[in-house]
Amino acid sequence: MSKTDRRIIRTKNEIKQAFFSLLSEKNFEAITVRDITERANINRGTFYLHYVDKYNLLEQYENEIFEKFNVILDETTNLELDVNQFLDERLPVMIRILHVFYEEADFLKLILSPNGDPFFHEKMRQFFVRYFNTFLVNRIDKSKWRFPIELILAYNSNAILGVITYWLQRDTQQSPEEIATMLMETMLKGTFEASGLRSIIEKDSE
Amino acid sequence: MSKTDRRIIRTKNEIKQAFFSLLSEKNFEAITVRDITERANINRGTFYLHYVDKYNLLEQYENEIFEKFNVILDETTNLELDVNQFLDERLPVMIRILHVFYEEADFLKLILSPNGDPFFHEKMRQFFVRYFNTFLVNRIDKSKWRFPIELILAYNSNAILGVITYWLQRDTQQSPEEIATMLMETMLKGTFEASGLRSIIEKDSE
DNA sequence: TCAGATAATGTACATCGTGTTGATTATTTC
DNA sequence: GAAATAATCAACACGATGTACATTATCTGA
Repeated sequence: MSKTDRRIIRTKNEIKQAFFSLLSEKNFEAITVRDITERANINRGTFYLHYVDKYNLLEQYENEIFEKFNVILDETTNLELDVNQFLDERLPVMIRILHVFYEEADFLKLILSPNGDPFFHEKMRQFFVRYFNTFLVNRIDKSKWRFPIELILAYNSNAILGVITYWLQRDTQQSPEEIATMLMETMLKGTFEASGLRSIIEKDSE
Repeated sequence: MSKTDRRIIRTKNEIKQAFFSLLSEKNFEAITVRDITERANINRGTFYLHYVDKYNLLEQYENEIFEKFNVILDETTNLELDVNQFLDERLPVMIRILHVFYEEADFLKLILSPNGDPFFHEKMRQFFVRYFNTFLVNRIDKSKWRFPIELILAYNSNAILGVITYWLQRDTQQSPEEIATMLMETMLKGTFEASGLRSIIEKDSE
């Protein structure tokens, strides 16, 4: 019904530009509302007409993006597929997830860096824990795992998010599909076999 | 020659106690010098006699601990051992590293959490990249890897640091040896084989 | 034990960012 | 073109910072 006032759209855009530009230069915590409004060429008071504080500003972008990830999990969680076909079943989901990272790379690159928000990083990691739970943990007998399942989840969720973060920092030199394949194979087969170096560790592995 | 004045030792101890206690309650960035000195029951001015600011305080603890890790790498880097015996060669090093985490758990638990210092986290991750480089990358022909080596390093360094961070958050319920074994095996063989679940993915893996 | 050294305190100050206010101006919508 | 409302401007109280200086308390070493 009511269209948003053009002035609001313009102001919010200026703020966004300024905020992102500052985030690429320094720590989120080191950025002040003053910094943002000066760079955006708006009055400081105007900022407070739209956001409670800088944390609220950050939160709005984060929620916006996090929604996209949750949609993917919700849509793919209850598919009853063959338990044995991990690659066939889960690779497409991973690819969809990586496409979101790719689309939102500008923001995610900044916010997942050390200059960004550690809590968003943690939230993202928890997302991958959920990802594993839906297709792995809930389907396999707990007693079958040799190591505590929490450690296995920590291992894999951090590995995945770490590769993605690195990929973003290097401005997505590979395609989402390449990254997804690398992730799934390394996860399933381990660093060496996935890289075709199995023979090197033969002596250790039997 | 000159012994440190007892007053200095006492004051620095009070500051340390207060600082750690605050870190377990809130974000490092949210902690003020006021907070610290009030909890430590010292004059605010006294703080500035010993530290430039709160960042300098943090830095001193970080460097102190980081030194311990570097010593391990320096001592174990140039050992010329059988390239094929990865487990036998590297497991003991990993165990030594994990013992440092274990000894310094109080601090590292806090500083590696989302409330802590993302830059220390990154520095720690780079340490594991170095760890891999010394015993893996430099010895194996680059062309043999199926995936970009940087991605493989990102994968493994984040996985390891992630497990350790989780382990610390849960107050080191396992021994350093158990964690080291879990890490090395998962790394070499992948999540499934390391956990004795190889059969589950047979259909995918050949 | 005592004198000299120095660490810690207390007080004050200028600076900066925050978040809020009320009055005024500029722009948009219908 | 009138009413609505977004943006501006100036001012304010508050709290944290980092520094300075005079004073007090404590430690060290002979």
